[in-house]
Amino acid sequence: MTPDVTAPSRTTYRDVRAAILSRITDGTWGAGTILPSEMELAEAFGCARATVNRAMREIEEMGLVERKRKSGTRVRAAPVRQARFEIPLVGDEIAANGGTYRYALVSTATLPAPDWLRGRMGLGAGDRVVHVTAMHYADGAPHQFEDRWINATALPEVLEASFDKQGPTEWLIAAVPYSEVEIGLMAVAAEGPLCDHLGHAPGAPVFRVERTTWWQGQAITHVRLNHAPGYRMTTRY
Amino acid sequence: MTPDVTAPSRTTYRDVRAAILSRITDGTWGAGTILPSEMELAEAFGCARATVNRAMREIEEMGLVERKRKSGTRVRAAPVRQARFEIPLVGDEIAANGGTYRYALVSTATLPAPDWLRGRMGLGAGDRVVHVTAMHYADGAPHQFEDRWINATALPEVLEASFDKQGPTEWLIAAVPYSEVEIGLMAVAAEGPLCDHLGHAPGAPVFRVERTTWWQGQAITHVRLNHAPGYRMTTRY
DNA sequence: ATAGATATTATGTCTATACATAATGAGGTT
DNA sequence: AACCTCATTATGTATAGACATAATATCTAT
Repeated sequence: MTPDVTAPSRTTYRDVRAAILSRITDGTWGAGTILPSEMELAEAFGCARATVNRAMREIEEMGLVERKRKSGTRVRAAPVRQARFEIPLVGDEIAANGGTYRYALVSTATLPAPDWLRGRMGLGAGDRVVHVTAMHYADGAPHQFEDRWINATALPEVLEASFDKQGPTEWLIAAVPYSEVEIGLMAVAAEGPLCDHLGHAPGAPVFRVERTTWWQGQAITHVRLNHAPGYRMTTRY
Repeated sequence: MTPDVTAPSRTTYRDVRAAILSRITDGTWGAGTILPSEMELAEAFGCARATVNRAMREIEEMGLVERKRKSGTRVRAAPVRQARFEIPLVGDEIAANGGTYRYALVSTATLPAPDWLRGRMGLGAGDRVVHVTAMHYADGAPHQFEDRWINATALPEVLEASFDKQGPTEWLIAAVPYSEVEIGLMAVAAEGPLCDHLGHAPGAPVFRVERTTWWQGQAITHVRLNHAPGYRMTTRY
């Protein structure tokens, strides 16, 4: 009985966040404005200060406001916008877009680390590495050429590994716990095996993701993920 | 008096976060492991559940664990790693690296929106746009070639604006409140004015950031930020 | 055995209160 | 004016308790 007409649910931090956000995006609280204090907002919204706090903290995370003790919360003049890109496994990425994924090993070799790699990974003169190249296809078409180096001194198991069926990324995920990572994005000119495998003309622009991974201070692997022509990395917010 | 030797400060969510994190990164809690419940951890760490909750929420944010009601918190098998790149104003970026920034307007024009842009920005047949191109220099050397289109129908003030001294980005920040954004990263071949201004050979790989901005559902601006050879966007975590 | 109802569990969130801490500003002293 | 001290203020964080909600496990009737 007595069906509640008004749905008396409490104010959530999402409500507060949305309310504050819309006041910022519609210009009511323009750049430089100092927002009311958490206490005032809590009273205005009829909720606890902790609720307002969480809402404001998340808006700060987004880069829209700056918070400082005693001074309060001010709307940023220049949005230090941060773009967040998800970097999933190639296979997952392709499957998520409804494509069929295929993996093919191109080559493997064990050799002393070349100079440029020693610098990048901080390896010693005697360190040996495993070099793996492989292709990732989406719906039969070339999608990504993977060019990976794995530190065999830090990870001797890699010498036993075969990358016939399973890509080195998957193998590494299983072999090494979570680690520190450096990611670089760049445009380079196509050359060498890259052209053959991805169908780039020599010198054509290639979108490359470079990633170096450390575990407990030791470099584990360095990879260059070269993408087929037309690849874009996008995000929206 | 009585200098406290033990500094009996309470366990913070940072402590808890660090403790959990290190157990994950050192492999104690490997991929697939289900962590103890918040209650159990709270007891173990001698703190309130809310403290553990915040720590775990942040670790989830980082993409290391997955949380589900009733099931609990499990360490992710494949790290859906998300790379976060800060995208500051060019001037700020250059200044932050200790360089000297210089801006130079290249051209401005008002014209009907070309077809490709109408599609991208969702403009009508009659809509006019302002096209601005400009250069950004770091220590005298070309750094970025900006190629921007601004919706003059949605933002008629742009017709009066001069971009002699101030870049269009700065002008837009002042003119438009916070907005919805789509960012795309790609590698393209250098052509046209780009080569002249950035010193790229025709066909050379260019790292381009494309950004489209909406405000209240209306497309405001579309910009292509073309970078000088050798540019890398990097992040580490 | 199978389907549906019910209990259980872990996370999700809100509240009220308390104290910590950084930053600012006011007063007073030199 | 320059410098110190101290009060004030807004945010930062911890806590105990409560209820909400999603997902799973279990129990029951068919």
